[in-house]
Amino acid sequence: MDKQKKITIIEIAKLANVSKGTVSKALNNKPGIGGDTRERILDIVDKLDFQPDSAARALSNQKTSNIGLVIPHEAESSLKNAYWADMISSITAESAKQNFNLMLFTPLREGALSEMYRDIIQSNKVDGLIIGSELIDTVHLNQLNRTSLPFVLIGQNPEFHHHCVDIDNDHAAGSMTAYMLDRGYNRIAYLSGPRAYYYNRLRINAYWRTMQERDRKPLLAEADELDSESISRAVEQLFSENPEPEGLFIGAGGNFLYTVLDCLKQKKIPLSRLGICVFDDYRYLDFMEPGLTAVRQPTAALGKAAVKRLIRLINNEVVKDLNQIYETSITERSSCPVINRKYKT
Amino acid sequence: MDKQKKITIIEIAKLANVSKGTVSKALNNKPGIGGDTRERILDIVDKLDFQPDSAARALSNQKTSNIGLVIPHEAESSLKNAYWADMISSITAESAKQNFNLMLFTPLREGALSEMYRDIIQSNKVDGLIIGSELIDTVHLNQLNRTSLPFVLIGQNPEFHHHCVDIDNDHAAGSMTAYMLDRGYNRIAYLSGPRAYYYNRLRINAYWRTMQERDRKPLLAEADELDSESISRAVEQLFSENPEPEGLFIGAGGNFLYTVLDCLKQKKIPLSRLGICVFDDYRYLDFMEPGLTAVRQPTAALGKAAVKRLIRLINNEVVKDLNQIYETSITERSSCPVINRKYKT
DNA sequence: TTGTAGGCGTTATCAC
DNA sequence: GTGATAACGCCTACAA
Repeated sequence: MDKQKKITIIEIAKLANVSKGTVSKALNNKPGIGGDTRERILDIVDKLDFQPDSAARALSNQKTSNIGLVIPHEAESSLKNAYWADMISSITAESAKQNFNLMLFTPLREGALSEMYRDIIQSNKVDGLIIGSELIDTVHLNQLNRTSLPFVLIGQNPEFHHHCVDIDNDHAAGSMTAYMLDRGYNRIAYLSGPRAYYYNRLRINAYWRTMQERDRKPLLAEADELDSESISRAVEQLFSENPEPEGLFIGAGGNFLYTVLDCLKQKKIPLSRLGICVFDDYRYLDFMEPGLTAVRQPTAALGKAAVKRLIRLINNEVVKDLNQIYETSITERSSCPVINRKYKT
Repeated sequence: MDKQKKITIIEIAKLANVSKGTVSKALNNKPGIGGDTRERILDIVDKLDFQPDSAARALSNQKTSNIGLVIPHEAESSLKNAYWADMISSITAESAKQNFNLMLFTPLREGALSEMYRDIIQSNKVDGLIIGSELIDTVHLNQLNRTSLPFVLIGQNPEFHHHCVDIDNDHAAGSMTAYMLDRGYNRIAYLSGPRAYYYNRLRINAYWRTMQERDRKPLLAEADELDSESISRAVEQLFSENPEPEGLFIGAGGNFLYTVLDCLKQKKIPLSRLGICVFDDYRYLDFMEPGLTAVRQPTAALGKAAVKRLIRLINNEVVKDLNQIYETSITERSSCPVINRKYKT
């Protein structure tokens, strides 16, 4: 009862009076085997609840049936973000659907990325990698590229062309800026996260361009880091402008947003004093006062697409177009009501 | 350059003028090898950036160095919950620290749990399992128990004693109820999620008992399912009471909370009309109006403990005490201010 | 201290 | 259509 000896294809072979080679064929739907023997074998397999050992299979096939998801920050800080929770959710579901196991990787310390990648690559833990590529990290991507390990990025890298899925950051930030302008806000400020994150650059550019196209003076503040000091410095800068901004476009969600809101609270700036829009749409925004109007990312679609693309690469199928770009939408809430102010330069 | 032939211990052996057995010893810090040869070997290993193939190692050792995390609902619905995001975050970090890889499992469809477990177990994908055990699922736990695969639950199972980490739900719900009573609320209602989730039973009991100990009449409503109809029916029931509840204790966070808040909004019940407390503390609660006072779970500690416990089980170390219970705390915000109402039966 | 050989469970390539 | 046999890369006795 207790010491249930492990079942192998050899046991199955004996019971079916065939050789293990034949069993293997039956198991893998390979040709070169009679329909009757196949059935007989599969019957026994079913009865004994047999499944081939994945390590043995991996060793023999040189394929693990694992795909890895790399979140290139310390788990503590970034996994907590609702964005990654959504992402993991869809990636997990899709890889299960495709009969791949999902492995989660995260560097032990910020800066231990090299070792992590080396480990993953050299020890053949996975058949391919999905990489959350927020930071511009050409070094490791090149390291990875010298390998034959297929990978797809979530988020683009400016200096490095590779398979990637991403949202259209330019259009997202541009259209939200236009949206605010259309609702009557003129002095719209953009509060950006660090430029080390490429998407922040794209968003800044789009904002800037849109403001200029509409003959408004851009009002930009950037936090150099993600800590609250840097962020509050940026907020400070924005609200020392004279006159004060009428609209505020907060360029990232999650903790960045929270920290910004904390700053505003500390500075006793009620959210209702300006029009506010945000990146990244989550349900809890419904319950803030006012509810925050937000750019909605199709996170689930991104995750799914990343898995599908990766698996095609793993199977050596040709995948045209390196980049797969998804459009965002705007979820309207009450934080950016229509106003009407004349703009005077 | 391109066809970089795979390095194996045999290459290393040749280069070091030793046999592969010796290389293996060096790699695994095994005794029976000279300090000089060991160094020579490790030097070469380092230089070539060599790492043993994990499949081969797994096959030979009968150990995968993987641990699995099972999230037993459809990933779509439950992974999105901030609770699981936190949990995954700490579990990922801790397993990386312990040199284990983390695999994420989730049933394809609700109800496909058996197949999932069978697959994981029979094909030896992992050395152990951490199982998010919210629903009472004795069937699969028994299935698992007949196996030698070690596992630890996150959350207790009433009919099944096994290694688990959990919060003290009884104390958590009881002390929050007492907290509300102490602040002057008498008619405190408890809004619970489905009893199929064991923690909901524990919380209900603690609430009920605390109310009775203080000579207050409990006012309980349960949602049978997690869909919005069930939840809104429960809310309905509570607010058809006469007189209306003075305090509302919402027994779960995440989507459950959101849905409840939606219902209140629809019924035009402003949150300020009653004292409100919630299970599960997240940063966004700061920004609701009013900020919601909440039970804080030590999620990170739970995840870490689960990993540590599992690894000890994997290593066949004795682990006394099946249950590892963590205390919760209360994060005070403004949704449950002190009032003072006489209680008349 | 070191080398050799056999095994881990599977798949693939041959003969038959 | 089927059955041996050799990989796959590593570990571990045991022998030298």
